[in-house]
Amino acid sequence: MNSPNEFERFPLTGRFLAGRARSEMSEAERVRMEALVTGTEVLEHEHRVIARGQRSDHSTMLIEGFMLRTLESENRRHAVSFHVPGDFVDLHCFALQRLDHNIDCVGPARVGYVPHEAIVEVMRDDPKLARLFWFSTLLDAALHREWIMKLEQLTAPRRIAHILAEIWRRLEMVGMAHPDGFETPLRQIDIADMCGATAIHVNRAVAELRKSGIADFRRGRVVVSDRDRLEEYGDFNPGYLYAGEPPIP
Amino acid sequence: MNSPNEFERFPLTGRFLAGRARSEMSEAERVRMEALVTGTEVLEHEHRVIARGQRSDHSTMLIEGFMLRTLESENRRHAVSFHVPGDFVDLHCFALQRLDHNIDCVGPARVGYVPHEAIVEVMRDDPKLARLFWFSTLLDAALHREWIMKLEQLTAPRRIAHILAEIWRRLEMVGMAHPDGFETPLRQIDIADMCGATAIHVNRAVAELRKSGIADFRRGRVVVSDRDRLEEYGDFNPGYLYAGEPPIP
DNA sequence: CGAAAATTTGACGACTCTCAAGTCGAGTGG
DNA sequence: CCACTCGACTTGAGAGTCGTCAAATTTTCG
Repeated sequence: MNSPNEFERFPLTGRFLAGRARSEMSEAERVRMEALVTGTEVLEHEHRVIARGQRSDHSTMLIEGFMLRTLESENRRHAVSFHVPGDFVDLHCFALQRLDHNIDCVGPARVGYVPHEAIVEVMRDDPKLARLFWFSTLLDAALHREWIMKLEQLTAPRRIAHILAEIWRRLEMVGMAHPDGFETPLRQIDIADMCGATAIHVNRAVAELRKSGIADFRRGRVVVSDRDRLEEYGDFNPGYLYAGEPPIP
Repeated sequence: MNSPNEFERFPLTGRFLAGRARSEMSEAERVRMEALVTGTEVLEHEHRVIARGQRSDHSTMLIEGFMLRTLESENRRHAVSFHVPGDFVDLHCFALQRLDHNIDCVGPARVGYVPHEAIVEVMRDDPKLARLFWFSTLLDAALHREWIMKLEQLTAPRRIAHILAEIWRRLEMVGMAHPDGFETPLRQIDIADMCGATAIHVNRAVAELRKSGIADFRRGRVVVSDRDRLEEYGDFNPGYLYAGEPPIP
């Protein structure tokens, strides 16, 4: 996280890249970034921000709330990643034109809209900021890669531990975590969609995490008494989050 | 694929985005792109093009051969994606600075190097080409997403069918497929690393595909008699490859 | 030809799925 | 205030996929 009042000074985009490359943004760039948002809106639970195949003339900054990036197969929904405040959730759609996935709210969310014309202008006359935008979309790819590895390697309870550890860290980067856990509107079903297991199996896994004292997940609130233990159990190595400046390994 | 002699006219970068957004590149942009490559090199089997955590002042265009994008966990190697000629394999490293993954050759490969200074120049004075570069990196993210879904949904033999179907299509886009299959240096162990299964289980799965007549995979050569059947068995829906212009759904 | 690498086979156990119930909790209407 | 309802969560039993260990066989290449 940058200066503690960063979010007061930039209430719309102050969390963008916080704890990551935000420190590379000049004051002028932060001001410009904040001005890119032409309007905000509050969306309700399960609102679909953008749907697969759709074209759009704007991208969406997540200001408050949680979102899932989803794909749909014949039988079920797959959440391929999740988003926390400060994420420029569908910036992809600027470069990709049509999206291959959906962005769905989990719980109510507040968003800001950035017209693509404004992004074109940034690309034309601020290559440095353009590069940061590019960076922020590649972050998603890095998260996907780590998740592919974890899917291949971890059992369901460990996958869940990994997910909780990641959410916690990411919320922390944008100043929204508690010392002993975090708040989230995610239900067990959402966790199931995220870790590719059935809700039934996730329930057993969550129960196991609770019983073994690793994490107490319940709707609205996650409480963890021993963070190291959670991260170790989920084999969580935060390098892939590109937090701060230290090198990755 | 674009015009059949595209690769003769641009022997270094003629396959870049072939079958996808290459048609949006003007003649001048194709010429400029070709000139970005300052040198080429032939790399041997298992050569590591770039390693996790490394910084680099150039990016690599894969001209001929196959590569895997890998992550390493305690026990094993995970291949999170693979690359075919025409892929700008570590362009990520331009925007990301330090990479979260490795790029490894499978079989010998010929590559071209593009200095990052040259990419900075492109970003400064050709926003359209810059956007195509951005697009090409987001393609990887889209492929990762599809793969996350397939990992969660398919059994090992079906995963393999999906992988074969994808490789085939991608080789076809760059004009390197046969009517009845394709050639590849991939071994069963590589397939295992790609689909997150053990080599032993992959072996049984490959045997099943062979026995059921869906695909005959052997080192160096994959032969498929009924492509529709392969793609249906692997639940392969090519929308995520962003081929051609038709909308995604 | 011989060694190393790649592929193949068999048996057993762990993880996760499916189907089928059953419980808990918040909000609603009487 | 209580009964009702709907969604979320929980529990149990049986079956399939896949991992592990241990070996044999085939292919590749010096």
